[in-house]
Amino acid sequence: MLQQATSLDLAFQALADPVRRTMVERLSRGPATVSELARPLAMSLSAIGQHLRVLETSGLVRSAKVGRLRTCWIDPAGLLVTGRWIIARQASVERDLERLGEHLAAPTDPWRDP
Amino acid sequence: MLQQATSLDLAFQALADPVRRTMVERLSRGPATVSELARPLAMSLSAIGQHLRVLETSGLVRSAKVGRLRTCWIDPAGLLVTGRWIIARQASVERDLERLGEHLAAPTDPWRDP
DNA sequence: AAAATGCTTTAGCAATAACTTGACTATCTC
DNA sequence: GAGATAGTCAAGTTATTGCTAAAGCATTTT
Repeated sequence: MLQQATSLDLAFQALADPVRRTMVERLSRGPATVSELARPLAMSLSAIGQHLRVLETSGLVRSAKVGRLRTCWIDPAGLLVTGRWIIARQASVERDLERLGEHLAAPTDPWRDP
Repeated sequence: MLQQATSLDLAFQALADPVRRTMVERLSRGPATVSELARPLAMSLSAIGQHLRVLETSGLVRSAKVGRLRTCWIDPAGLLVTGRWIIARQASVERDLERLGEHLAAPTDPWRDP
C-alpha cells in the first residue's frame, strides 16, 4: 500500500475490524454518541475515539459535536461504494459461470472453434 | 483483534488491499494461474503467493495445483457473506431514515407520546 | 465555584502486515 | 539430462495497527 489509499481501501479497511463493525451496526439503527458506542465494547473511550476517526475518514460515518456530546451517524454513501464493488464482482462471476455452462453444454468450444 | 478472526473479519481484511482487489477483479472474470495474477502487478511472485494465501484463508478464493501451475478461482460464497452484511446494514439505515421521516411529519413524537 | 461528565490528545508499546531477497523444489521443454 | 518455468519457503525489514495510560479541556450539574 505504497500509494495513497483510495476510498475503497479505507472503507474495506474500516469494516475489517469487528469493533468498528459493531459500531456501524449500532449506528445503522440510528445516531449515537461516542459513549453510547463505547458502552457494549470493553475498551477505553480513547480507543473508541480512534476507531471513530477511522470510520469517519473512510466515509462510512459522520459526526458533529454539540455541547460536550459528539453525535455520530451513518453516511449511506459510504456503504454504497463498498456494496457496489461487491455486487459488480458477483455479477462478473455469474457471467463467467454462465459462459462456463454454455461451454460445457456445447459440443464444440465457442472460443477455439468460432 | 484479540479473539480469533471471524470469516467476516478475514473477508473485509482481504478486500482492504488494492493488490488483492485487483486479483479478485481478475478472477471474477474467470480462473487464472498465479503468474497470470502477478502479470499486471509490479511485485515479486512470492508476494503474490502471500496475497493469494490471504484470499484463500478468507474464503474468497480457491485454488488447486496441477503440474507446476496453480489455478485460482473465486468462491462465490465468500463474496456472498460480505455482500449480505453490507446489504443488511443498508436496510437498517433505510428503516431508520424512514422512522426519522415519520417523526418529522408527525405533530407529536411517537416514542415519547404513544 | 467545585465536581462530575464527555470527550480529546499525546506518547508509548506489542503485534501484525506487506513486502524483499535468496535458496529450494518440482515440472515441463528441448 | 540441461535449462527454463512456475511456484514455494524462510528469514529479515520497515511501516502500520490497535490498543493503554495519563493528562488536558470544555461543558454541565450540584
